[in-house]
Amino acid sequence: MMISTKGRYALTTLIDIAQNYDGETPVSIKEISDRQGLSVKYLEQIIALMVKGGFLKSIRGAHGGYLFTRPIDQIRVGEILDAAEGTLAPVDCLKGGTVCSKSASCPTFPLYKEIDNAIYEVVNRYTLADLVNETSGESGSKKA
Amino acid sequence: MMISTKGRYALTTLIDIAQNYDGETPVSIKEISDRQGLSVKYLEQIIALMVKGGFLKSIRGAHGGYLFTRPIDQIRVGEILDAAEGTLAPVDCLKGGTVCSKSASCPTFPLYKEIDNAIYEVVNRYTLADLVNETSGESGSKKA
DNA sequence: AATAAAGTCTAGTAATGTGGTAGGATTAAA
DNA sequence: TTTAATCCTACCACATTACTAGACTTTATT
Repeated sequence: MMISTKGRYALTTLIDIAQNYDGETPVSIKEISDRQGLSVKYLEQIIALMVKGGFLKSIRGAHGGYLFTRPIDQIRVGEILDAAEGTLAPVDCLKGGTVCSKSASCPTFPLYKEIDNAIYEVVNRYTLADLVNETSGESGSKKA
Repeated sequence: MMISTKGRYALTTLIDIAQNYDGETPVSIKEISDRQGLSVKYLEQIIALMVKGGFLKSIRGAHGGYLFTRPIDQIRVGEILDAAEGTLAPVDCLKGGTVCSKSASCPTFPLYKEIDNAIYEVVNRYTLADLVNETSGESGSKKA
């Protein structure tokens, strides 16, 4: 499985926040937990990754919660998944930096590279806004 | 990691057999193990999956080994990886049969489906013959 | 000032999956 | 009958995943 609960919950969580967002009032973990049926404690960790990824900022203290740092049509799904999962690379030899030393003569390397490209082409074509609209019944925003 | 050693070794192994194949003499696990530096015992398990997948047939006993059941340009990489890994599906909800009950209203389902499609588009475009040619120095056979 | 509602940080842990190893049984050639 | 090979299945160490837990900090409200 390439996309673990971390990545899936991250998307679910950001979509949930977006759907319950007025631009001013922070959305709390408790709310998200109640609506999505996910544990508060695990959500804390997922959301921490989203803050670190630069999509959310936190308001601490009573009536605190999370706000988006930028419009949701400027957050690409690929960025979210990378922040949650580390990478979506289908094989280790594609993980940035430490490329396998034999990749130049590896008969399968071009294949893996193409799979990787294909995955990122999809996830970078979608924005968070596209996913939120999907729920609302629209379906015309799949194509770039 | 979506493609584990099982899938990677499966490809490596079939490529190795193809490169040392005369169409009649069975290629043994011992040979492959020596050339590729993989353990005989682990290779046994990988190759068993390839036999089950219908790409190889075995000749038992002394001087035994494995033969292809059909021309290597008729074996698609996607079939090999499916046989080795079970599935390349990026999320559980896409695994055949048991589709998640909420998929109809799931805002992320279309995204996952598209990722899945993109992956299979790539792996089904390549055949084993393409990968073997890749090694030999050719590079014109990437496109379908 | 006290309280309560929130986020922050770090440690621990059960379950699962990965990547093997091991041993013995079976088959067939020499 | 010996030997070279596949076949079958059990086992195991390690890493990762998917959480749980608890103590601490911050801030609004009273």
